[in-house]
Amino acid sequence: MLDPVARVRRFNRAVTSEVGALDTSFLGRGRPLGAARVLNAIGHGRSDVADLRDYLALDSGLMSRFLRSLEEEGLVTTKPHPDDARRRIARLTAAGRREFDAYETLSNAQASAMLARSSRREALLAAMDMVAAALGRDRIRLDEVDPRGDPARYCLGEYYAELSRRLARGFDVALSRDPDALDMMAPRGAFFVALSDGLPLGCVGLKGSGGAIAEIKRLWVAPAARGLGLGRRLMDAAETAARKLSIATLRLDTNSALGEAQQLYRTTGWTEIDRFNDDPYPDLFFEKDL
Amino acid sequence: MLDPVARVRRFNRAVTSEVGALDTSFLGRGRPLGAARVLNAIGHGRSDVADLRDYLALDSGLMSRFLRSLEEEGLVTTKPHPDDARRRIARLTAAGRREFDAYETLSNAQASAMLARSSRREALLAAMDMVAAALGRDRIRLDEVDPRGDPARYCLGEYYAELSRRLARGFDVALSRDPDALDMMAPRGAFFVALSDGLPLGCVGLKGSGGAIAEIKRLWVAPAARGLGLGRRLMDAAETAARKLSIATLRLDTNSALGEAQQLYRTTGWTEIDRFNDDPYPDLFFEKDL
DNA sequence: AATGATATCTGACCTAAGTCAGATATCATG
DNA sequence: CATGATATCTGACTTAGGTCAGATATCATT
Repeated sequence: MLDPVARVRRFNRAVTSEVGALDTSFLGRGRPLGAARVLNAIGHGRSDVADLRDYLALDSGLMSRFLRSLEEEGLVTTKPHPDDARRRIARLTAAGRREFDAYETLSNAQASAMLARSSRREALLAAMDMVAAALGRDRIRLDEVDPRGDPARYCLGEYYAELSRRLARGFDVALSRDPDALDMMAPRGAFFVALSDGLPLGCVGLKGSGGAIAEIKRLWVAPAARGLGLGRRLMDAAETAARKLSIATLRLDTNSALGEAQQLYRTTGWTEIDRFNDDPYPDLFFEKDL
Repeated sequence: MLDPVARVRRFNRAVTSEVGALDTSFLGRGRPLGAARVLNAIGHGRSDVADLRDYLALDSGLMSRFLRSLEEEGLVTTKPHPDDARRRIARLTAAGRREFDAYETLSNAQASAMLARSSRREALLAAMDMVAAALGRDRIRLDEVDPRGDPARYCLGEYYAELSRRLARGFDVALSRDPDALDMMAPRGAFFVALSDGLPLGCVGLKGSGGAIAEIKRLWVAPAARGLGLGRRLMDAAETAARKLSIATLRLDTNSALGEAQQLYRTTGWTEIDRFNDDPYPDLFFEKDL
């Protein structure tokens, strides 16, 4: 009755009957599913035909026919790529944009209808995030980004919120040593964000000083994505970036209330050292030679 | 970035690409998906052809052809229904059973592969249960069952485990007044379990005494299913059953640590009364006239 | 036994989707 | 500029899935 495999299969059944229905609802606008998918992919910014074909896993002949039928409907125009006239670029016409918007409205309505029926939205969304992260695990990308950009700021906000929940004395970023963004960007350092289909799931900063010693800062993994090995992937990315910057020694500070992080450091070659700063929040300090 | 609708749609995308792949993996055994679905439905115990057609939402002509092709492959036999020779009954042959088992093995392997890749299995399963319960909300059935049977015993076990977590003094069923199973079965009372595609998600007992007063006992809703209105549905079922048994007054005891339950009682016509038993765990008592 | 209802089957037909072998135009390179 | 590689297109074909109008056998009822 509680067989984990049975629970996963029950989930699969629930989801195929519900989300499958969602898929075919793209019908009902008088267009086969294949053409609707192409229209949507173009609307979401994919314009290169080869890219579209790859993304939708379509045969080139089939892709070509879908484009033709969308052109005949007056929803799409194609023109040769300016750099390479063999390739083609697809664009929505004004009518195509309207049709795309109609699909978007439909999808959004379906999504909010499903949300509206639960009185515990946030818990349900968290569960959906967790399942989506686990299913899409192989598609989680690590991007090097500007620590002042949107995805990074979102992660940092979540990180601070979590610290203030988990540290016994709370957390106020103004009292902590907030690293200068420029120290976490090339050429001094780096900042990485883990993105799953657009949703930021984790981050880490490499704060350089121009010298041979750098610090790891702001390692955070979204609760929905824990257990997927993301912390380790982020740390690996930061270490690789450090090596490229010829950094010889990495340091970090952390708090003993953050058990998973401490566990990660202890199992990946870090050794505990004495306090090396006067930040009021950390009580544990680590170092690793590269 | 944190738009709830966007999060739901991201979930849908993650799930269609993953679970869609799962669906088409039924191919690869050299049989079109439709026929494979029929074979699987038969293997899962559906034998009546009309029932199969209904369950799989197939046209009668198509269904007939799928059955013919499975018969030609030697996987299925059909025979007229003993009570009505117009209807037909489908059965797996030994070869059909082997083929069905192969599909089952494949599905189970895929499910456990997905589980094996997360190091937080229980959290992931809980999230999947929650999503499945929310998606399948309309398909949650309330069944009147024997309180000594498997689904009821599972719910009661979860209920006791939750009490021992949530009550300040813990919970030991031996110290509580455990109702006699016969008091929660016809003709004295009733016991209901909420089932979502086979998984028990909640329960409630109506404990009768043969007289005009009965008690509500063991109201429990699985954490994964909270917020779907299941508690209210279970209480309604118990009240309806009580009315059929000509019970005039319902009572119940609860603990003030169980806030959602208390909230439910207060908003559905129950009034607080004085203690009416000497059970050590409850500290709140309610009554409702029917 | 006749009549209408019901369950399944058969044949004819249709659409969506996908495959594959060239055809055509363009590009990169020596 | 000749050559092979590349991107897209076209036409011919296949398969899966589905619809629909009867045909056939059986049932329930009078």
